[in-house]
Amino acid sequence: MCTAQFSGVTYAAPAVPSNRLDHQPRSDYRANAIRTPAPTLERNSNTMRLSHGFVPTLKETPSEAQIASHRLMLRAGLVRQTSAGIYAWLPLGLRVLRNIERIVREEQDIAGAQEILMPTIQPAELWRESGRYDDYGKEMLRIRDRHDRDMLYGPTNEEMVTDLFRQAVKSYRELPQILYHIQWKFRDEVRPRFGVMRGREFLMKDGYSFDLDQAGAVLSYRKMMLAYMRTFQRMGLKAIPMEADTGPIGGDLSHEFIILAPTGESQVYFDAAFEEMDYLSGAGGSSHEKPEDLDRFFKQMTTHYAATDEKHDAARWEQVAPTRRREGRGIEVGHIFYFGTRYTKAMNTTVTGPDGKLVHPEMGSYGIGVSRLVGAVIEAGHDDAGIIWPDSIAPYKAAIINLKIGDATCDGLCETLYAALNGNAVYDDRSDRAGAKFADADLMGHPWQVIVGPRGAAAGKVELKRRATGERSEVTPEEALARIG
RNA sequence: CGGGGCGUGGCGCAGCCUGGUAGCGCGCCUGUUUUGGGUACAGGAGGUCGUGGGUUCGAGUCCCGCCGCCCCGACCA
Repeated sequence: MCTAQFSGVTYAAPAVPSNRLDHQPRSDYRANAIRTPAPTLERNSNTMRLSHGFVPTLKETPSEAQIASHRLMLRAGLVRQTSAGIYAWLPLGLRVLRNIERIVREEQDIAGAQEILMPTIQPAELWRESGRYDDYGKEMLRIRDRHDRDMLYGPTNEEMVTDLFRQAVKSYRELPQILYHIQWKFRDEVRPRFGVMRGREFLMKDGYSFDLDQAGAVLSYRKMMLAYMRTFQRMGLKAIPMEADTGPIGGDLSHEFIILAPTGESQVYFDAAFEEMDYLSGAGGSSHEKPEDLDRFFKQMTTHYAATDEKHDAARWEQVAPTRRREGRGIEVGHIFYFGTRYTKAMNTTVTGPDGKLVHPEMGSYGIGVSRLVGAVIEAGHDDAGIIWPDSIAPYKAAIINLKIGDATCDGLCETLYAALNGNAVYDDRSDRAGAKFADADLMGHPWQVIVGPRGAAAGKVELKRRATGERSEVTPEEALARIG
């Protein structure tokens, strides 16, 4: 719809971009801009001009930040720390967080999980019932309300979801159920560190499955495992499920999902087979529906060797063909496990079975560290200049860099591009020098940079730069828009 | 929770040892300049020196308490 805008006379600078106009009625908004897209309800989505955006980038690294993702998140203006392990999310960071949430949510829904939203504050009563109120220790933030009731800021939600379940579900006919929510949690870590990767307050997707029997629970477990592999692949991450400690229950139904990142916290060993797997195409029979597909998928996930250094088994490692051995560093971004009737028994939760007898449903729980993923993705994708976002979760698809603010041709072209990208681009309209803008664009890591300078603009060309590869090309504005997509 | 370190303008730091009324770089504001990878010059704004107490004629500096933050380890999504 924007193609026609680029021909002939239309480059005249609209006399507009003062941010003040953003507060005027919509009908006046950018009245002079050339054929701006039709007004939408998301008026503010088109207002990311760096001259007025709340994107406090830093040239120097704050002294508290040590690892790459923490440094870059602070420097790129994604977050600010408010106290140890607790962060405020600024516009750019929040957009990334929302994008990750979106993918997680879509994949949970595809897998048949149902979204709910449980509170952050929970009554101590539920935790006394499961016995964890005393067990949990100082990591649990305990609060007392005005009536002197014991409350707590939830570190996880097994008790609460079990309580919800037992109030509402009475028959095996209503099973299975998989409930999830994406909610802030708080664990009062002794030593928060690594920025959002190990904060005290963190955003987590936690899901809980309820099945009539263990066979059903295993199926739910496998559905979630598939959902996780799809989720991480969509974020551009190479994730590998690794066997984790199952505690007293035993078996092989606990996996942590490790993504590969050179600066990861733990050493990991795995078979090259994981590098080649594709969970999105569906070609590998990766369906959530058919038990036999899930079975095949699960075998695929568990027959190849994969272990963190704590669980590394040198003997089994030796059996992997040397050319297929892979070692690296990894970050845990998800964890799923089956725990049977641990909570349904403790909390007297039953449904009526087919034979009329009461049974305790079998449960599993499934977590993804949503806020942690923001840091983990950066650990997996950055260079000396800054962040390199995967397209699927980048805060914006592109940065439009105006090299000569005040030049009518540059201004006009940038405005047109900005309008055409309709909320998917940041526009660097600051009156800084080119170098500062390039540096900030690289730092913020948008997948594309559209560089608009006086020379090219006069010839109707812009420069398109791909952040990940550094590859640049002179293209027409239309082509730039087409490539950005 | 054990061990270590640090709190001085928005960010990075010096000053503390050897007390004398706060400084540098970046950023910010104004002007000129520059114009494709963090420009140069000039002028300017901005600081309860984390906090409470003590010593002293005088404390950013010395002493004691407290708070906060970071690092290593143990622990953890």
